[in-house]
Amino acid sequence: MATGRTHRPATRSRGIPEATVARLPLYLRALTALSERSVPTVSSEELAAAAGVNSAKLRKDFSYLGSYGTRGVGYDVEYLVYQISRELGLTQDWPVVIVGIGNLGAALANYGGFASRGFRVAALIDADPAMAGKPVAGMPVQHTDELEKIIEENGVSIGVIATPAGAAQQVSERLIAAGVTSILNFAPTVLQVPEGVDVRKVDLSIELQILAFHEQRKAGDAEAAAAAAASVLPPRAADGPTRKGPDGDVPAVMPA
Amino acid sequence: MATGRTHRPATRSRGIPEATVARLPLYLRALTALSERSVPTVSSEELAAAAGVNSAKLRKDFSYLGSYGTRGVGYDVEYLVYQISRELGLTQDWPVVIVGIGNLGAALANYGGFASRGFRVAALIDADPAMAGKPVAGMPVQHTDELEKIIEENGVSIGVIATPAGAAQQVSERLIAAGVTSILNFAPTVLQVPEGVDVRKVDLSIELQILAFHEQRKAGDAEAAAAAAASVLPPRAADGPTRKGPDGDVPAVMPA
DNA sequence: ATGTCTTTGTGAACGCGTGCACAAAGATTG
DNA sequence: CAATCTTTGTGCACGCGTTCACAAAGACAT
Repeated sequence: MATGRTHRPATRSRGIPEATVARLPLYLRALTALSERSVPTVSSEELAAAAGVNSAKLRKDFSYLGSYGTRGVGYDVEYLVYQISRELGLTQDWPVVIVGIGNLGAALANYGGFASRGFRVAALIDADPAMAGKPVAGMPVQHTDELEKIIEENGVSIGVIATPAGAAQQVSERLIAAGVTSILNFAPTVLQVPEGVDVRKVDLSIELQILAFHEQRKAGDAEAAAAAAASVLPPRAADGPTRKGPDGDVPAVMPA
Repeated sequence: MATGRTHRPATRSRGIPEATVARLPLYLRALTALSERSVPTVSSEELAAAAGVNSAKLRKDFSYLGSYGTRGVGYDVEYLVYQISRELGLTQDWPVVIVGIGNLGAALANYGGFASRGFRVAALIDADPAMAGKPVAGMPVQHTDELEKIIEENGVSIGVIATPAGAAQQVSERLIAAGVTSILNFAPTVLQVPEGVDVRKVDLSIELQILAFHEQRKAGDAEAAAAAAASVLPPRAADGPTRKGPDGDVPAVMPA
């Protein structure tokens, strides 16, 4: 779901597949939980189950990092936690700014998950002068005017945009101009960013719409199944591959 | 991005690829914006630019829905809005419950994007008795005890989980038992759900970690380019498995 | 040491998604 | 009506990601 990332095809030796990178945090979380329970080693099968993935996939993912397992035994939990953390760049501290301190921005500021993994909220920024100075999550909100100064003084390279959609593009441009090269965008807009800037998008509305699609499909299938059962048609016994039906889709007539 | 969809066996239900489904909301948003500006038609090129995708991809995506374009002209905006809405199931009303009314849950409840697209917040549910009755987003929070009743009475099939990680699994089980078949999970946990239940996951921490990875890679590339003398990858295979960190010392334990 | 047992690491096959490039279709103009 | 121009719809090839299946590697018992 990341958009606007620019890949370099040249570095193939070090190339960890994007899909693998996206799963590393998942493994890391499961491993951290094991670590807290002082579990010394874990097999790919167990860890895969905890992370909700296929064990072969997990092993292949780890193979991109190197051979960190012991055959017949499994993986050393502590060691793997360290390796993944290092690979993800979590052994260093990442200052982050959150722009747009509305309901969502405030929720993000209060979210504990930030601080727990090498991310530090360096500043909260909002365009509303009335917000300036108001404490949110134990930190005073600063005005947008300070944006550039904050970015530069703190060496911020990751910005979180939680503004209304209309302001997002402009905010992203200011962030980028000031030195930010990675953006986590919560605003429901497609950001246009220059080469070399990574943007990841989190969009509630889109997620819900995707769920609605599947939900509708389930309901449609159920109805179709019921209708088929009720009709004279022989109810296709095997309900394995959901009967897609003789395309029950009606060619809708064009409105207007 | 949201990941972690429990994908069913490659059921290619309607023949619409999952990747396409994930982009339809994007197109829909762009089209809605055009519609509001009373733009009658739009070419694949223009629309693709607005949605931030390749135009060939967009055309192929639309081809799964049917041939709704006119060669030499483009697509009828209103018609396409209607078709995509219908395909996504947005022509009907989807009651949604939000469980866990903390900072994030409250932000979600206040999020306007819900109501705007066929989604209606049917109830806000929290386990804290002190929250019960408190109005959030103009709606009284209800206690978890009411969960099953609410789901059934409102015919809710989509649930949003915004609880702490520890409670998420249990909440999901109660939701599913009560009839929910699609879950949008904000809690940093992998939910175990039965076949037939769709789960989409939104995880801030994971998104940030992925950004951090790329950020680190960028920094590493810059350094490598500036000072070519530094070794890129410490050869770990040379010494025995006794020596843990390639950096020469004890593996760092991540903070909780 | 030798054999057995467990689990990793990976070669290979397969399927999905993407993007190119172009023919077909319709609008538009002369 | 014919010619030209624009834009769609799609066949095709390619690359990435997933999964299977198994040989290799190490632990452990005898």
